Amino acid sequence: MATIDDVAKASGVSKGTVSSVFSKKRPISKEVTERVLAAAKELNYKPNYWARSLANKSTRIIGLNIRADKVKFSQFHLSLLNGVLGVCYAHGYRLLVNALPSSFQNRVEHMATDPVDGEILLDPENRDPRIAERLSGDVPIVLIGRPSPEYENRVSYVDNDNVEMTQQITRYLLGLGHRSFLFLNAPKFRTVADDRARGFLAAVREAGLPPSSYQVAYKPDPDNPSFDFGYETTLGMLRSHPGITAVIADTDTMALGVYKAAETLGLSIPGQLSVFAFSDDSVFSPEFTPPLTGVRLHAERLGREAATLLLEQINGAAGTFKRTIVPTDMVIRSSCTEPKLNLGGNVS
Amino acid sequence: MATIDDVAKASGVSKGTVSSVFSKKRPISKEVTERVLAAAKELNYKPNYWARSLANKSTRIIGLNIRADKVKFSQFHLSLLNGVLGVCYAHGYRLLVNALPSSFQNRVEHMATDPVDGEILLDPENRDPRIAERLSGDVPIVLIGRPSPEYENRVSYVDNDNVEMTQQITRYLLGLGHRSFLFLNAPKFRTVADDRARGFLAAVREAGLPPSSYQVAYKPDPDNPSFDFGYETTLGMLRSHPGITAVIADTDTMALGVYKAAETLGLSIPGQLSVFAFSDDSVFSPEFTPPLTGVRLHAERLGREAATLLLEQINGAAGTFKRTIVPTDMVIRSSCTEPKLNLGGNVS
DNA sequence: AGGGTTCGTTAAACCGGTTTATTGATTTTC
DNA sequence: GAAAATCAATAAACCGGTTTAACGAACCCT
Repeated sequence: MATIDDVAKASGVSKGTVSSVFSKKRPISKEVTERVLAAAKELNYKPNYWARSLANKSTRIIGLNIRADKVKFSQFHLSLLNGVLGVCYAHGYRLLVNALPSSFQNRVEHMATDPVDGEILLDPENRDPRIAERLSGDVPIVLIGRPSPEYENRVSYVDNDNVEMTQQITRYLLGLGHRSFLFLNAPKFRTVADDRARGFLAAVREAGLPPSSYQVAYKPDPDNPSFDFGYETTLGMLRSHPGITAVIADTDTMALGVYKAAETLGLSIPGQLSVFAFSDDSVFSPEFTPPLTGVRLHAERLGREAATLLLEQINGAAGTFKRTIVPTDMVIRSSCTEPKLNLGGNVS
Repeated sequence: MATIDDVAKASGVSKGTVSSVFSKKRPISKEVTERVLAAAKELNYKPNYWARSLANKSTRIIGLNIRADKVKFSQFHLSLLNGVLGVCYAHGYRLLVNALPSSFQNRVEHMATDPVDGEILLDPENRDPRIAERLSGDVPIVLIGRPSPEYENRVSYVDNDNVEMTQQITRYLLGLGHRSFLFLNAPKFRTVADDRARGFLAAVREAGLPPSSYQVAYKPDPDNPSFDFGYETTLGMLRSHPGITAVIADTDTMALGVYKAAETLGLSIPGQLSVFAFSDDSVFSPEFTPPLTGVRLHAERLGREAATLLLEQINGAAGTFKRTIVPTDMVIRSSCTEPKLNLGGNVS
């Protein structure tokens, strides 16, 4: 590949001039500009991205970081990614998906700064080691999801109000008459699982329900499929706790597992079992049988807001920490209804 | 951020030595190594990625390129992305999503080489300008999808056998007794649309059907939602051509649009209308009502194979062009059946 | 006509690493 | 015990750009 020196030589100017022609950071006469551009075209020259980044101390790349040992993007991540990409697109940034195994990063020979101007961290966990690491460098970060308390005032983040949201939807189910729940939650080490558990517990306690009337199951391993977790856990729990009339699922894929479990057990939805999901899918969930009732998290908007916040921080106000709460919408379709009380028996 | 010079000074060695400690490309005595590492830790030093890339002429980054004006990843792209990411993960590569608007790239001040060691091009089109551009540089590329003929022997690519596959599934529908089709195809400028149309036409001609017995609709705009295209086109076509008994949809999301159109028209699936889809979703499609019959494209494997091919090309055999065909599987569920002939009338 | 600006261009330093050629010390070999 | 080979470390050149300081020519003003 031709270098800037080749072009300088070919067009009879200094490399500084060629640089200015391409960066437009300093005026160059029209005549010279044309000569340089012609020579560049002739030689098929393009400025080298790395050299430029090195000198500029900027890459116009932002990173999207998922926990190293978790490689698969979910449905939710897809919407999120689309939101982030939209902002990147609008501002001429590229997006680097950063998912190196920690075994790789910890080796001396692979140690390096991240090649980005800023980074979005997905799925924060309690005491997430990624945060401390970034905080000591000078790459701005924005989390999607709440950081654990020790970082709460030291980073920007975008999140739903998971506590309030979960409390509200639990109240909705309580309002329908449900008194015994299975809550299929996110993996325990994720902060979002805490928040949702808190909201759920606040609502059931407020209603005066005893701990025996609800089961909270945490997805053990982020790598195993949500569908399977939903299926197996529901199967097991409904067998050991046949009084359960409503299941709250962490994702719509998980909810699908619940549907399958209900089928296996011969339970009709929503007649004998109500299913509620935290979801973001506007295409598939309405087509479930029955159409899924749930709450939209607006993943795409989460992504958009996070990217916007990050760019703000990159281009100026570094060191200020903002928090953006994205509202959620409950979408009532047909998978939740009043429970048939098959214990008391005095219902129409 | 501390630089290599700071570390060299702090530990009383030359920068070359520090470099060797971190790159492990040359033996350094244990004693010196420890001293350098200690100083690095003290100063919170990490090698600068860009400087390293510049000197090494390699970033361990591969690019994923979608057409500039098409920013949203589909369901299909998600699986594909997961496949690519898996390979990246295994080999310590990062993935750069490259989706800059062409308006951006064409400005002199933004011109630059792509900051990657190699690139995967998605959704190739006829006479795709991205290919020519890459071919003149020295960044290896792999396409997912067939390039148009002029490039066919000059690039590596991974694809399904779309011609054969479509011919086969059309034969399947013909075998069930269908004689009037609606084929909802991909956007016309994409090479995949050609292949599928060819396979479809081969099958219907082979069966001796006249052109009046099938309609091929191309999705006009890649940016508009597949669901809407499926819904609206099916609605329109079935009204103007009520004889149609089978619809072949390009994606499962599109098929969902067909389902909705059937509902609007009061047609039962598969009783009055059979629906077939090119799909990749193993989670949702079985849960449609009725479960969707289709052909699995194995997007994740397409991604995996493409990434593997690309890494092969990066680490050695550049200049050799390979083609990988990923097999497809027909999955027969319940959305296709014999048509009820409501024209002839002499059927049980 | 002479002093002060403005403007376009250049040479050289710089960004932060890697690498090559060289050196000096230590070990091996006969 | 001297020559050869091995080894660790260094100084300087290099990767391919950007930027600063300096400079000469053209323009402006009185």
